[in-house]
Amino acid sequence: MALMPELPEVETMRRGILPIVGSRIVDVSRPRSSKKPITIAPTLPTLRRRAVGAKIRDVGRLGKRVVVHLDRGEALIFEPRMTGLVLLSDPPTAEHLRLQITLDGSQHHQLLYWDRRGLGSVRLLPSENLEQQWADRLGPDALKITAEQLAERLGQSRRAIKVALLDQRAVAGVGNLYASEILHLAKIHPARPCNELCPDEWKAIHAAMREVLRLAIRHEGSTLSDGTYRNALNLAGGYQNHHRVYDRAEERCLTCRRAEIQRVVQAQRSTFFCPACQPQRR
DNA sequence: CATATGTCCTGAGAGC
DNA sequence: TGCTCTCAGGACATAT
Repeated sequence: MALMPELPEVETMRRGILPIVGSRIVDVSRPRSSKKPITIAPTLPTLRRRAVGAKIRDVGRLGKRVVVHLDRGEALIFEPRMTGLVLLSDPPTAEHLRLQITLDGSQHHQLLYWDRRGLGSVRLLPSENLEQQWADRLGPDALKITAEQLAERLGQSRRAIKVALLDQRAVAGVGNLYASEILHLAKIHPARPCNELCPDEWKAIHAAMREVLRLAIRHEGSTLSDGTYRNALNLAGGYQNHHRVYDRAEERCLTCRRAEIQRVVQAQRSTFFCPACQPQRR
């Protein structure tokens, strides 16, 4: 089971690298260990020219991206996609280390981007109105959106609620793992069409979304069986021990203790749910 | 316009 | 044992 950094994992990365705020970038390099380079935009020499000497002003998050704001009006955007990690300590392996940012003036000497599968990217973009730059691709953050906004943005859709929750233009931050967990807590069947959900059900989904994400952040995200996801100090998260449906197919439901968790495929992604807790019809 | 599908990538695990 | 094949799902491009 692969890692998939979603909002809680990316938020954990963000919090983990906060100690670098105030330090200065003295070098940016691409280690030789990475064979096929990830996307670095603009090019590495340009990035080095613009970033070296800059001071780190703040660390934010934009959906599933970590944003490192520099004091020169630009920001480094780390997008981990499937297997990317933003680290202060040594990476899981020397192989797949994609970018090394050397720092001065911090107890940590480096900020690293490691990515086993290399689907992620690092970009340098203007710090100003970053949200607007992503406005056509990112909806409100999952922890900031209101229940009314959520219902408004998805209420007319004919898509299954599980599929719709993965649409970053609707709400930013939810991915495949947490979508299943959220709908289980909300007691909503994942195949229910959005346009057949009533206001109370949207409220339940919204409340469950906040609860699951908040708890997952408290446990520093989910490290699945392949062990890929780590926090900024290369330590595993703990929320996988609290999953109630994800990757638990054929196990007895921990909530009702009667039915077996089922796995189905929606939009080429696995969905896990309890047929007793999450009935098809209400 | 809304929604669906194809694509990239690596390594774990299945099956023979 | 060692090979080949499938699958995991982020975001975006392209197709319907």
